[in-house]
Amino acid sequence: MPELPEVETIARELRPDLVGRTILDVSFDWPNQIKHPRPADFAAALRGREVLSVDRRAKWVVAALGPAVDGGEPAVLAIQVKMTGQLDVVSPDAPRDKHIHVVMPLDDGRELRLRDTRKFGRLAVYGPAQADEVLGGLGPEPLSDEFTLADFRRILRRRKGRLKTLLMNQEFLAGVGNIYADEALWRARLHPLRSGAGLRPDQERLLYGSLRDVLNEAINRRGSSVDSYRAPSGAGEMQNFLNVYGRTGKPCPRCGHATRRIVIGARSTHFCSFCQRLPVRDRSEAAAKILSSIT
DNA sequence: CATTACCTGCAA
DNA sequence: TTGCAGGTAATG
Repeated sequence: MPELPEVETIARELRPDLVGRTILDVSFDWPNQIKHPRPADFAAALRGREVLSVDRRAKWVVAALGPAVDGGEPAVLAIQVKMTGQLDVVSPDAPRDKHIHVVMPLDDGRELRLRDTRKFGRLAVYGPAQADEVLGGLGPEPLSDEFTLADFRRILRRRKGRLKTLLMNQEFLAGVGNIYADEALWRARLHPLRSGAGLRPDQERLLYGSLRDVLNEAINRRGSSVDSYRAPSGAGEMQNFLNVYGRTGKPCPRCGHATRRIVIGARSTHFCSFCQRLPVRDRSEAAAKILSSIT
């Protein structure tokens, strides 16, 4: 699932159900999903800790936890839902299916569940210093007040490489994935194969604004339920307002020309064949790429 | 840089 | 049966 708006929605909706609760225990049936500490030590790292806050960093749900019952330092529970993970707080009596892989009973009689068809989701419990280390390597949060146009220009000009690849690079910018990279580029009328370093100042400003606008709009609509993504409260609405993603062959809402799909960095990429034209000097480089991908 | 691995399900 | 899926990590 989940890019920034989807994970933000999950964190917001889990917050009232988790903050103030104590995690009594944890069970899991797919040890590969436990990233840290070792699966055998995972339950002990979590047991008896109170949830102090629930937030999002990049595409992680991050819960600050109080000290364990026997004292010691606080901890951080970090959950990455990746493609198909769904988090929910429910009664133990709620129906279960074979895709529920992690269950954490809480002190109010309910339980936090991770349902994850493809088992790509990951959970980790870190000490405070270790959490800073892991999450600190990620790029800036595009929606934070501290992330200014000047900051965006600075990081953009430092990088070579295609805009699409750059926007999805989590060390460049945190939280943007395949859907919102395509949508932001469409709004900014920029071809995904263009180099980030070659933009005019007005194009840089437009892309900065487009990114923040599309991410904010998607949060307001509680994310895009294109496939299996569900917030705790159910499907989002943003899938109904996407302009290019998943619309291959359909007319561009802005100009009516066909939406195209190409592959960049092994990810499908959607753009308008007319409003997102490449500047002439970039075309020969991109031509082979476009011709080699069907449609 | 590109490819493969991690997993399952679904639609063409 | 093949190809594809919102994400990363680990390989050539």
